[in-house]
Amino acid sequence: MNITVALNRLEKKGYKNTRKRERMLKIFIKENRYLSAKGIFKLIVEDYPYLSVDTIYRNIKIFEELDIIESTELSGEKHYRFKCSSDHHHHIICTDCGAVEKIEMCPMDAITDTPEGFTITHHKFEIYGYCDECRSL
Amino acid sequence: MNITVALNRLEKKGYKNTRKRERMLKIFIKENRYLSAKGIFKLIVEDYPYLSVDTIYRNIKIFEELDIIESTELSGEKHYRFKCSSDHHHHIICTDCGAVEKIEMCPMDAITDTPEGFTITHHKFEIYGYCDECRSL
DNA sequence: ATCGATGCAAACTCTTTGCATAGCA
DNA sequence: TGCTATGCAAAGAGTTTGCATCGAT
Repeated sequence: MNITVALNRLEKKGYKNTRKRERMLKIFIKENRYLSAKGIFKLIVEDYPYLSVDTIYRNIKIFEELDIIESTELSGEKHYRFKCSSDHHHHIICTDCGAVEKIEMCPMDAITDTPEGFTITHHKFEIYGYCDECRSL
Repeated sequence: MNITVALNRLEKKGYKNTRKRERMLKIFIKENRYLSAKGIFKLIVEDYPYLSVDTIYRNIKIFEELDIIESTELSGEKHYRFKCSSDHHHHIICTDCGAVEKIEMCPMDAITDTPEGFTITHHKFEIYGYCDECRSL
């Protein structure tokens, strides 16, 4: 996944390629970490003060729908990041800045027999902590 | 963990044993599943219409502080359940009704070397799906 | 009697939505 | 030009809080 693929995916679905969407995508790619809607907003308005938070929310919805970004919940707020690869994996996440590191291991591989009385739909495995930068703050 | 332990823990910290707190605890124990604040509220007012949602929220905070309940996020809303045992384990959760089943396996046992540049604080492993009852609806 | 618990109403945060206008194709 | 994107303002949902009163010890 890169910006070209993302823009193509938008176009294919009839969504327009706007300056604001491109800014959002660039921020997501550049930052490479989980950001809240307000987090993205702040980063963009720094050097492009011509967009509103509503637009962030609306475009986040579209990006999610197109599988361009993925989300997780950090301290009660939804956070999003660019979906770098489409293969199944998990993350270790810095709860402070949202930085991520890939974890290749998936615990579902060890779940041999489905628990009685449940139909599994999905799962979540995330390790949380502090990255080196945030730890030393 | 049972209601006596919970009430003792409250008393030890100077919190009073009120009828409403006891109702909440009983509901948590009886239901044995993840409930949202409004979910608990609805269950209680059915036969005890003398409490407000504020009280639910305030007491949930206290119960969490005293490690009487544990929480997870289901469809964007915090859900809580009585913390039955204090040993470390994970859950499979019905995303519809909040029913849970214990999973003994912990993926952290397989994480041998700490990922570079991270200090781990905690982790989350949850399997989601439908319980038999909710699946057939 | 004292101090915590609760109800009420208001406030707050995050997020969504209706409507009129701006902007891409 | 035609239809989507955006801004503004308002509305919603979940949750928290100040204040006066109620209630447990």
